[in-house]
Amino acid sequence: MSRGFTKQAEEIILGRAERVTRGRVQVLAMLLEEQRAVSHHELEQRFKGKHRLDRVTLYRVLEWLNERGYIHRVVGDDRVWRFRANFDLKPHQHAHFECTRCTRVICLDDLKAEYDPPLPAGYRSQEVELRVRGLCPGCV
Amino acid sequence: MSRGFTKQAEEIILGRAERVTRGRVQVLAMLLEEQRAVSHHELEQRFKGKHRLDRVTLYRVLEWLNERGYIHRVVGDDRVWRFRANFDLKPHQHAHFECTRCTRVICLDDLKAEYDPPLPAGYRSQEVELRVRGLCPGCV
DNA sequence: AAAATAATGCAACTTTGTTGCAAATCTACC
DNA sequence: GGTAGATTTGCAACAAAGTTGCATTATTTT
Repeated sequence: MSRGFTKQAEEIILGRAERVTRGRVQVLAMLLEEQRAVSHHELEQRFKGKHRLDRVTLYRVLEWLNERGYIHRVVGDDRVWRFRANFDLKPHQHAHFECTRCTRVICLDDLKAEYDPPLPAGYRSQEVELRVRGLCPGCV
Repeated sequence: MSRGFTKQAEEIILGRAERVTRGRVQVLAMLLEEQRAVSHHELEQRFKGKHRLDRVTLYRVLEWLNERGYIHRVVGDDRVWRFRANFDLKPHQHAHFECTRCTRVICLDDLKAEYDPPLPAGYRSQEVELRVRGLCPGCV
């Protein structure tokens, strides 16, 4: 992981005067570096060697980052949460693509705000997500 | 559960000359009766008393019904599958509403075919789902 | 009605995520 | 820079949802 992302992550957290810890910085840096939604399991792998981080702590770091809007999470058809850095801090309105073969999830940011659906009476919308499932370029 | 749905379920399965079993008929009948997406857990409850059905069998029945397109499934933010009868047999293009308070899921059928998103090059769409999260009338 | 085929029930297991609590770490303050 | 106080971490144990293997039972075919 490049030093640049680590520094950026550190600054992001410091910017809100919140507690900076190795775990938070490294996880956020990893997610900033990746441009896609990454699962807990994948992140866990990277904390195996030198920079060990407990899996429970990893869950808690991800939860913490999510609550504060630094990242967001999507659940895929394999019932696994995937996390991705928020590059802008606008409210959630996402489009995701999920590959039905390799289960990879990518975020289609450009589709974000295009849908404003009419709901039945009495329902209140808080968040809209468009999920497109299909084959990614590597799996077609 | 009314006899009408049982009969309808039976006919649907027989119509494709597939094996008719008590579990399949009853589960499909339940889902035909409900107009919403129901979790495995909820269905399991109803098989507690007289008409007992093993939870593993229930999983397998749901899988079977799903594979054949009699029902479809959605995963909610609680990472739980919910199942719903398919009233038409067109390919999947759904809109779902998920209540962030009571986790209930309803299907917004009328929004079905309204979205045909442009994907990045190389991606192939198989299925589109629009998920709206918010509060249902009972939770507003 | 019997044989062949498929579904069911049970026990054990896996995966993903949570909770409680003592020990370690971080920040603010002197 | 060192210390007090509050947070975070690691560990162990737990929980929920779903899966697998296999012997038994039910459905369909002949």
